[in-house]
Amino acid sequence: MAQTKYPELLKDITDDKEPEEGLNFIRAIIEEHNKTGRFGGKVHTRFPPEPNGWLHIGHACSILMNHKIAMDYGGIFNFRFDDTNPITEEESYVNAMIEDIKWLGVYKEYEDGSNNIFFGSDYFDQFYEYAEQLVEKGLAYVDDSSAEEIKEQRGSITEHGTESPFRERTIEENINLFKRMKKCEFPNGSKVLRAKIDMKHPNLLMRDPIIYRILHAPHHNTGDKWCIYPMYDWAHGLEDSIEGITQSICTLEFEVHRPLYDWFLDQLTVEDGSPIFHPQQIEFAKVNISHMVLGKRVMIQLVQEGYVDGWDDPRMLTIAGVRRRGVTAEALRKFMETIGVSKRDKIIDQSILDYCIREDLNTKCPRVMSVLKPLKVVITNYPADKKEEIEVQNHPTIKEMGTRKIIFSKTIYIEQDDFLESPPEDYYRLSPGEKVRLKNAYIIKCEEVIKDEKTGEISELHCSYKPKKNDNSEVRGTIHWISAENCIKAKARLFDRLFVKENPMETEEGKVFTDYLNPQSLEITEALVETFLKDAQLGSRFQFERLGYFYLEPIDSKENKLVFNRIISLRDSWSKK
RNA sequence: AGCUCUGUAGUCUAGCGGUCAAGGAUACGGGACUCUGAAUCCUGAGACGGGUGUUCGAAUCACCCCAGGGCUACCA
Repeated sequence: MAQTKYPELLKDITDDKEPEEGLNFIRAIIEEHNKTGRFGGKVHTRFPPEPNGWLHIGHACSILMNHKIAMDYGGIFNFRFDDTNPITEEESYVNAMIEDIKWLGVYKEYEDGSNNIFFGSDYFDQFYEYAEQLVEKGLAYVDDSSAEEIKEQRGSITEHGTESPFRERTIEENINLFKRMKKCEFPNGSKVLRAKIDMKHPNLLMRDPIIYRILHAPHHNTGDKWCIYPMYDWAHGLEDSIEGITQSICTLEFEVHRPLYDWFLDQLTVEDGSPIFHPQQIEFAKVNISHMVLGKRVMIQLVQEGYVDGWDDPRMLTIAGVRRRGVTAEALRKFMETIGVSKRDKIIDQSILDYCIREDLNTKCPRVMSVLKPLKVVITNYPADKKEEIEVQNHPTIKEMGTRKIIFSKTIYIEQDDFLESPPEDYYRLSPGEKVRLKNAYIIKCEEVIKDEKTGEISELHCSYKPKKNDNSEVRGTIHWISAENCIKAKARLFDRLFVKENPMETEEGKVFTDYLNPQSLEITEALVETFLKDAQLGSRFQFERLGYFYLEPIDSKENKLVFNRIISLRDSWSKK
């Protein structure tokens, strides 16, 4: 019964770092463990998903937190598939999750060629041995009761349970039966192995919980080797113990499982009779985000009923979704650190996520000028055959990002929103007879508004310009623009929050959560972007000045048609009014 | 109802008997600056669920109450 791969992995431990101030409650517990020497100063965390769905931003926070805690204490982080139920699990989910954790930056390969990805199913033999040990100690028995009978025996939160008629089988009989269960001699549902604890225990989970069930089903990892599979409570603590996990951090709903987690670990011993390694389970509150749903069932519904375009729809807060949208892993890391960790139920306002994304992107993204909804502007006093190159900064404060050349010419485009025929008092942009500064170029004055004869819609503007560069005169507003001589068409996808209600799961009478879907959560426009972007690397990010941060989408972009996702708009204290 | 966990500004969080007339972040209001109504920089308003007790002293300890969550799958 080798304890763990832990010793070999210890070589990876880095120098001790002081944890940051403002210890959250988990770090406080770890400090206490270190002070008392419970784990010899080691910190080894893990994140153990079942491969039966997609990981979302809440999982990402937990993964990143577990990882960071381990790193801050010079410890180790494991990513482990808790794959004990072959019915619900699929290899495709395994692969998707591995892609997610690589993207998050917590995947690690060790010098010996191994990595930090583990499978609970790799320990099935060990689990079985431990179960035999429990039987031998008279602490587990084979029960022939049906599922219904067992449910009946369990009692309820207000009534004691009753003991199974099979509870007092002899150890020999139990060993024999359990071996035959393993040899696949019995059909599904005919027998289970149960721990013998206390049918009167106030905690329902302690009323002789099932630890093995018969399931004649192939497993994505172990194939046809097994027809009995361990239950979560049996497997989980053992997985943690085997890997040498010190702090086993999970969500609040497992709080009531902790006594069982501890009970199993306390009964089992190694050859010399000493107890097996016993990690500490710690529970924290999972993350919820306003105007979004993160539950597996409801997310499945959004996908299956076509409200979104798959699991990686950029409006979804799955890891695949935010990645496809263009959000960075660093922004998620920042978010995790910003929201902290506690045991209170919470719904975090999406604006906090937005802030973290903007803050990360602000210093990383070169600025470019693009026009989402073009309005043609003709500079009447500018020569038709003239093209002028202007050298501009790629970033207002980070000079290292360099410069690029843009073109000014007689025909340009500005944003439709930057012109208003009858503007309010405090409108800084363009309107009839008024002036604005074209960013990086000239000041123009709107002389004439040309309208479509049939529809009455504004089709173009005639403006004059002052041929003076670096003009510091009194103009209040500065708008972005793009020259007809220096643009290509591109598709821009603009996202808004998926739900209009802060907590869509809190439904009013007669409503369901999908009633709160935001009909305007996706808008696709034909934008004009600077020509040089056709050679930009797919997957790169830019700030379109005054519009937001955009991601050159690598999957949907074609050679002759780029697709930009708006990751997040800029803060806008004007349009809020 | 039994067991159990949680209540600090709109939101998230710090606080571990005095240094708390409660700190930070975000959101919000005001202002400065600005060739992005961005960023940045000032600045304002905003909270200890309630009660009783222990104590010289309570956000912090105890008890009671109230509110919210979790647990009754051969799921995890």
